[in-house]
Amino acid sequence: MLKEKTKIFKALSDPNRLRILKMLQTKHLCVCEIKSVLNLATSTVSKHLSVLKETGFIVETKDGKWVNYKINPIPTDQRVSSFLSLLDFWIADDEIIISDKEKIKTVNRYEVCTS
Amino acid sequence: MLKEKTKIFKALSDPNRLRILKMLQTKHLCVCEIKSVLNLATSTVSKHLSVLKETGFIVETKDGKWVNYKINPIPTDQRVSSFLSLLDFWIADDEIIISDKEKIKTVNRYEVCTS
DNA sequence: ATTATATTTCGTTAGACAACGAAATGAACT
DNA sequence: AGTTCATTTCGTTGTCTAACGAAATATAAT
Repeated sequence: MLKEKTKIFKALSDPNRLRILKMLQTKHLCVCEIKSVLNLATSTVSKHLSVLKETGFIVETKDGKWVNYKINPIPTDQRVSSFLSLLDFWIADDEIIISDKEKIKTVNRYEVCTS
Repeated sequence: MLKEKTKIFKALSDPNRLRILKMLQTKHLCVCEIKSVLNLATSTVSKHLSVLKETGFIVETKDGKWVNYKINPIPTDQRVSSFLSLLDFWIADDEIIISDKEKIKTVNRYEVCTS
């Protein structure tokens, strides 16, 4: 189905999901670390991550009670790997993206993840 | 604005717009030629084309009462040109895309464009 | 000028989706 | 077993958008 194939572009159509992908270029992150930068509800961040996971952009690895998300190192979909390559320099000059990457460097999981 | 930069992906998130782009790879087309293949209202096709035009994927050239749309030969946005290159082989194996390309070969503007 | 035809714009409606809080799940620790 | 904490799922709400037909615009032909 063609509609199925548009999912990959829908996944990239949301500003917050792009911010997440760009942050994950720096290092792997858990839900609440991302939440602390985007200022969204935890459930909203979780949903965004599931969209990115379903489309093959990211993968999750469980570590006890933590769920770490990172860029998919070996995407099966050629379009995903093409985009992930382009992502390295796309929107790299955006103010929010730069700011996010600065913030995420100093985020301490054990400080921000207590609700 | 980051939201502005997601427009390019939103434009690709619709199955009918992808079908239009793939058809335009074959030859330039007017609104009602596309309408005859997609089976949508004329106004709907016109709207899709305006979205693709605004994001830089296609350009229009007027020829009397006809408006011909074609793939933008010289996109200014690097992401647009990147995608248009990838588009050559992306979703090329899709049933509907193949069917559309067959249909569009034999469409006669002077037959299908009388409402 | 008037008519015909191709396209766009407008107003409306139905469905998709992002956001939230609350409740449910799952894993570590006491 | 019970508690704590990170995350997911659920149900709701507001916003966005694809679709349509009708009206407006633009160009050709009579």
